[in-house]
Amino acid sequence: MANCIVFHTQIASIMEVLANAAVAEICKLVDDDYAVFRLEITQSQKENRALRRKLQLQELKVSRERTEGTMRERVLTSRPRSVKILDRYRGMARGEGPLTGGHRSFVRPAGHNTWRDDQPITVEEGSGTSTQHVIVIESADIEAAGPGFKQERSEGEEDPRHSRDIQTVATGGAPAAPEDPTASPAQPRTRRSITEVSGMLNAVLKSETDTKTLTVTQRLLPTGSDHRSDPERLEPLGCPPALGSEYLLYGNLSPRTIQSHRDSGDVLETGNNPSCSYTTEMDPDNMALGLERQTDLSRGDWNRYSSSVYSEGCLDKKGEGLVVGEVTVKVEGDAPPTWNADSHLGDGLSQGRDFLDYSERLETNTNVVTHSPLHALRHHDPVSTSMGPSDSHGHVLFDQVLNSNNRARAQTQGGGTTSGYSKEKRFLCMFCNKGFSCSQKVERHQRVHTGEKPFSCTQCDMRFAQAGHLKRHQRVHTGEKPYNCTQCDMRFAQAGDLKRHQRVHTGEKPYSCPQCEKRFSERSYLRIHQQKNHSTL
DNA sequence: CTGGGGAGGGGGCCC
DNA sequence: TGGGCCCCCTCCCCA
Repeated sequence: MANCIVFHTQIASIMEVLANAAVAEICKLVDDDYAVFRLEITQSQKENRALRRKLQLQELKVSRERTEGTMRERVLTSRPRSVKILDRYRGMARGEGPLTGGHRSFVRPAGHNTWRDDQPITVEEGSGTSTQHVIVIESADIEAAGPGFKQERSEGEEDPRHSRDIQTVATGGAPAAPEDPTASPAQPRTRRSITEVSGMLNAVLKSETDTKTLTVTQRLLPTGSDHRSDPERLEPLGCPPALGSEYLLYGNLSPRTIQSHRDSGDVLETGNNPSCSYTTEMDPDNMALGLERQTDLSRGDWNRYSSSVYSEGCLDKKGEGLVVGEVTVKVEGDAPPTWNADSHLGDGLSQGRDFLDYSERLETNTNVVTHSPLHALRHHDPVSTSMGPSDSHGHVLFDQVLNSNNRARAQTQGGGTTSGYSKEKRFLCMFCNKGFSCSQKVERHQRVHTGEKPFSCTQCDMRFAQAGHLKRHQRVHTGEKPYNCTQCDMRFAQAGDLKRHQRVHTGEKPYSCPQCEKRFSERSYLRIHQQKNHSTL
């Protein structure tokens, strides 16, 4: 018995020794591999840094060469230094409109003659040439960008800060160097712009940021996955294309109250381009204002990028703004590159235009510029949306404009208020950051920004963003009026019409004027009444 | 001012 | 979860 115990003890000791030896061996192997791995990583990082420096040097060299060449041709006034971030607003490339498949180009926005050479930056891919608008952000002289400044220029006024010149921002404050847009393909152009931003701001952009930025800007170029750019793969009329993940999926976001404007249709609805087999309607002018077609970033690539941005960023719970440490470009005294001065597309502002204009103003005033329009929006809860005194000027301005038409409706519908977000809305519009409960909803919503109208009426030229709207519209042709009044013979094609009509019978006037207590059966009457008699709204 | 026509945006429900 | 559909609310326009 004693021998047995001794034997077991010895066995246990041997096992322990063996186990310890094994552990030590494993640790040694791990340490060795780890050291090797670290060494490889270090070497790779060194190589990356060297390549990055080399790239920057080459780009600066090219930039200087162009500067020398073009400086002679230009009279340089006190033009402010400009910073262009070409990939700030990626394309809303859903509706290619006149854009033929497979082509992507960078051009100055139509009508913006201040883009020095009046020549589009064209990147021809394939057999054709198409246009693609570039939205850029310019940094004005600090002295020109006073606090809370607001640029409202008259039509036709030529503000150099709004010129679409691509200018090199020399680190030493040298005059901006115009760049020949025609001489530079889109990708290096964009990349250089970012690099220049980095150069000017020095430490604002870390090297990692540059890398990330370069990666993103490269995605501006079309990819093979862009099925919408391929006419061969276009969906038939009336059938929406399979949509990619053109929205942001972000969990646990506080509700957004940012609404988009109505009436995009009038502006976005352009002349029908018979060459466009896809039924998207895009207004080229409008595209220039905010619906540029830097396609790929509007798709999964962009979403991935944005997701990464979000993952790296920090959402201020107070809604003060999204802090994206490594990707945020801080531009002091940035002039608002609004397009108001030289673009008038009618009475109504398009959604994209509104968004662009005021989001950029917002960025200007908050001195935060990032590469995503999402960052241009202040992330704030619905309560803070009501333009509280703590809001920054830009914040207020942006809210005033972006929500002006929709705030009331959003509140009544619960679309932009707390009550409307009882359900988790993880799917974010990548243009306005509004949250939706499912991807279909956000895809449908994003057509507001893109102008995409995939549903085409076979009997007229009308196009619609929603299938239900097309179906409803077709009653115009069929004469179907399924909603009939029970108190008279009136019939209506829309349920809302019947409901509105029934107030004739009921005498209901739910809308009362707060000034004179006069009551109206429709809200629009009240609004007109207030406009005429009380000078409100 | 009233009433109707038609469209845009979005929520909810069902499969 | 995606897709489709229906419905609601709202708006603009016009007679």
